Amino acid sequence: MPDESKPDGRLIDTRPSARPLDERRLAVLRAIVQDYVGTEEPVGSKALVERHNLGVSPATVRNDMAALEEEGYIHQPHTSAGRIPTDKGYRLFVDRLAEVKPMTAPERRAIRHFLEGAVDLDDVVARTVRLLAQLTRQVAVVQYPSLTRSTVRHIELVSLTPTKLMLVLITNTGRVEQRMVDCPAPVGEALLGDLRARLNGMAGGCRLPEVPTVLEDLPAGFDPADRPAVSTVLTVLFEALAEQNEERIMLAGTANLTRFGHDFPLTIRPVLEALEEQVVLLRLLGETADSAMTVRIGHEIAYEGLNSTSVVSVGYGSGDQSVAKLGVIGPTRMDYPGTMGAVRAVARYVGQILAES
Amino acid sequence: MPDESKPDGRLIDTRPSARPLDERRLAVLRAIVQDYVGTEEPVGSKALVERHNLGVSPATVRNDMAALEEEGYIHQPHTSAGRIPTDKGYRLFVDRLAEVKPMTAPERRAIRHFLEGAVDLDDVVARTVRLLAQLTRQVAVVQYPSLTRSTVRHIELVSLTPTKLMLVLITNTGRVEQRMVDCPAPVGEALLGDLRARLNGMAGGCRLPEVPTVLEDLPAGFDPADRPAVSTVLTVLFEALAEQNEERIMLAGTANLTRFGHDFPLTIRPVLEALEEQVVLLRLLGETADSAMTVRIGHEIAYEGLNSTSVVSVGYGSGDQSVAKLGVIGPTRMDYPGTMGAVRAVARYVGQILAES
DNA sequence: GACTGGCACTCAACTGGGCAGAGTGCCAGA
DNA sequence: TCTGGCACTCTGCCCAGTTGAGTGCCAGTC
Repeated sequence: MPDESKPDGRLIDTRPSARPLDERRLAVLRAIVQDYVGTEEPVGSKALVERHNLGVSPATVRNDMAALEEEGYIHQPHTSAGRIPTDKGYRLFVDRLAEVKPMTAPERRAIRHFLEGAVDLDDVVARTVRLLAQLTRQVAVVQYPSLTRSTVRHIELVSLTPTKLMLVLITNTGRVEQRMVDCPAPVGEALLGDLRARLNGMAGGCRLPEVPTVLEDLPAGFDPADRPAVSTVLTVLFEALAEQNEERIMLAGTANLTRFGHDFPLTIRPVLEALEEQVVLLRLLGETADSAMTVRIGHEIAYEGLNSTSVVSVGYGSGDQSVAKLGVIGPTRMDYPGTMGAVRAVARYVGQILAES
Repeated sequence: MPDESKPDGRLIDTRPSARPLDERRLAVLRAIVQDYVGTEEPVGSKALVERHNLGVSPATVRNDMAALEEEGYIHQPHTSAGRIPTDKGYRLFVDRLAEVKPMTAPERRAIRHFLEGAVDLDDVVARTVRLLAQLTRQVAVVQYPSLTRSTVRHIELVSLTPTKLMLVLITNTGRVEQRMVDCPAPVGEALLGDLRARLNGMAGGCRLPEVPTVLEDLPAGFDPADRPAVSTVLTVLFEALAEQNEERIMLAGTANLTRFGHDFPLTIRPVLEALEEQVVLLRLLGETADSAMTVRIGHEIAYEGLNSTSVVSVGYGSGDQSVAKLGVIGPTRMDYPGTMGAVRAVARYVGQILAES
């Protein structure tokens, strides 16, 4: 019927979806995201026009909103409510509409100062994670500098009983791994000293993943009677190197989960459960690109319990190499520019601190 | 007026509060605690009589309740509501009305089996804390075996640079502490070996707190030129021994906080905050009596954020000595007998596992 | 063709009254 | 000392009516 009323009978497709997203629509989306993050409430056309000078009337904004909704960037909880960004909307916001908000100079000084007070590796990690939680007011996760990228600083062998040794591996990042070794035959002090010296001579300074290759032929250099013991020690050492699971992480800011939303126990429970699963968190951080900052939003996260959260993560490292990851977990409705700024800044300064020590 | 009606005119004080708590009143309190823990709702006189055969009518129970309320063991959220136990009521319940509920044989087997799968100390602690959280469905806390009660198994010195050493302390509980030592003068391999041998000879097997006394005179036995370096090493070693703060704890079951109550964010927030403060948790466990089980209820807990929770804790250890504490934190409205049973059982089996390894 | 003002419509959220039910305290009587 | 009965108090729930924010659509203007 409306079609008939057109004099020329031509069907004019005025559905907004038929047009590409133009500048103003993006501006509307940006404004929606900003307002929603601030107020936590669905944002309507009128309020939007009042708070941002978009230069158009609410009615126009409404048309734009209808278009954005059709494209799946925003959605309405119910008719006659304002709009809420979807995961897709946040994605567009992060990719094209937002800029990482740099920390102010005083903030940067404070970060640096706080991290410089650390006395050892544990303390660095502990301070980092607390700082990040405090800056972003969200849940922070920091992975301990991984063994993979580290180098061997020292390998120590300690005889506990004649057939029982303790193997201690010290890396350049200050991390210490210890393992018990049950030898098939008693190991004398002479052999122990010899083995210790050769291990350090050959593997000292090596990247951890290269160590097995470097030490492969070590048993051949020993008296045949001693070889079983040497092999056992090597086996344990290689195990320790390979054991990626041992990667530890530290958490802080779980109390910030209480700021999550209204529908409480339902949202928070799966998140708390996820946070207890080191495996989940490690995988989460593991998916982070090495150098660039990674933002995963809502359903982009593989783990179901975190589908109503977003994760901002980035690698950090001493020097130019990234040795581990850190990040924050918060509601999808988070301040992305600010969070990204804080994450980036903290990662940078931790890297510096590690490089110095 | 009622007084006048008595023929002899004697004033008979019939206020319930004037009488000591007799058997039935205690039974009523016990029933109230049990019902409230089960239902989470104020319990009334009628329901109480129906569910427990107290052998009296609701009206009688009401009188008893009035007495209990006057004594401060229970209270009413509002007129015309049932009663809720107070902290004082729970205290009486725990002290006089409840018995620790022992684990069943299959449960004990399962606990033992689960803990036996652990591969090292970290794993023992991790398994313990998870197990405890799962059994009690509350937040579990386990303190790492403390240095204080442990003995020295081995002290290792590693030369990193001529003036930089790494000191590694290994205890009989399998714990490893490392410290960097900056020496005032270069330390040769000969001195290092000598020092290492003497340290182990003199301190090996000692209780950690006794080590400073034992090693006090060590520098005197060395060449005067070497004494500064030896002293430095000792200083660092003693620091490491003294550093109680370094006591670590492990947490699990925070997701169980979601089962806390109705008035959510308000209750849970301070608890989450407290759980992040290792200091608070350590002090909490520190107040536990060494061997006996300790139950602290609501306001008995010094830390304000935990005033709506109860803490059940106990020491555990290898052999007969307690080396650390463990416990659970839950709402004051918890199943005390069951929780205490689980805590006791887990502590016992961890002790056994540690003694064996 | 793009924007705007106006209009009818929808729906969540709030309000107030009325009702049911659980629970109490008190009292007189067994 | 206990019990049954009674009047009373509250909370929780349901229901209907109202408000207000927000929408979609349309006709008109630049």
